[in-house]
Amino acid sequence: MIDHEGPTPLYMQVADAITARIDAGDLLPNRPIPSENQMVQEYGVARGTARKAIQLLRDRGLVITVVGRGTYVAAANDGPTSAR
Amino acid sequence: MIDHEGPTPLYMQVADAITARIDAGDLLPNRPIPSENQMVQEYGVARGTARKAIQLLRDRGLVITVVGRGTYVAAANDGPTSAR
DNA sequence: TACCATTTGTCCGTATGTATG
DNA sequence: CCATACATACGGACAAATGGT
Repeated sequence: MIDHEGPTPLYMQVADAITARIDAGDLLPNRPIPSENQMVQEYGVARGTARKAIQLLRDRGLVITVVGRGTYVAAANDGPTSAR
Repeated sequence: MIDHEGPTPLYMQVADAITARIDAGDLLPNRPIPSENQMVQEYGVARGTARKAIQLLRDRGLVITVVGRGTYVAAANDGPTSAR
């Protein structure tokens, strides 16, 4: 899954992996994505790397974060450029 | 009613549910809202979560609490910005 | 008087998750 | 990595207030 030796930054690889799971319907809207600690376990990266990946997903508008609760897949039309 | 897996904090969902019942006229002014223990039963949350929801309703000026008696829907003009 | 049931108030601890240094 | 802080959520235990028997 994650290539620790390749040129692509780890946090991008993790973000892309989560994005793929969202696109595949493995992670559903309004449902939690793996926590920071779970990403550390599952992808073998540092917590800071997991946080960077989540930050990237936030910037893409794919997820939302609620302090004290977790990070969730954004609802259907929560994209930055909402269609109308 | 309450989405235990969603991103919205449970105490907010409970507060919104009670607010909806007040707006719908299901809970009338000067009449009690469900007790903390009833909320625990009806919504499947912890008592601390029910208390936080009630605290939120108090902050909104929608209800008033009497120790040993219960929490009641605020009378008509008991809003935070009372007219005149 | 004394009891009792109900309800709110307050404290304890545990767990999880994010935010920050 | 680690520690700290904050927010959410759960569970238990006991006190205080209220109203009725």
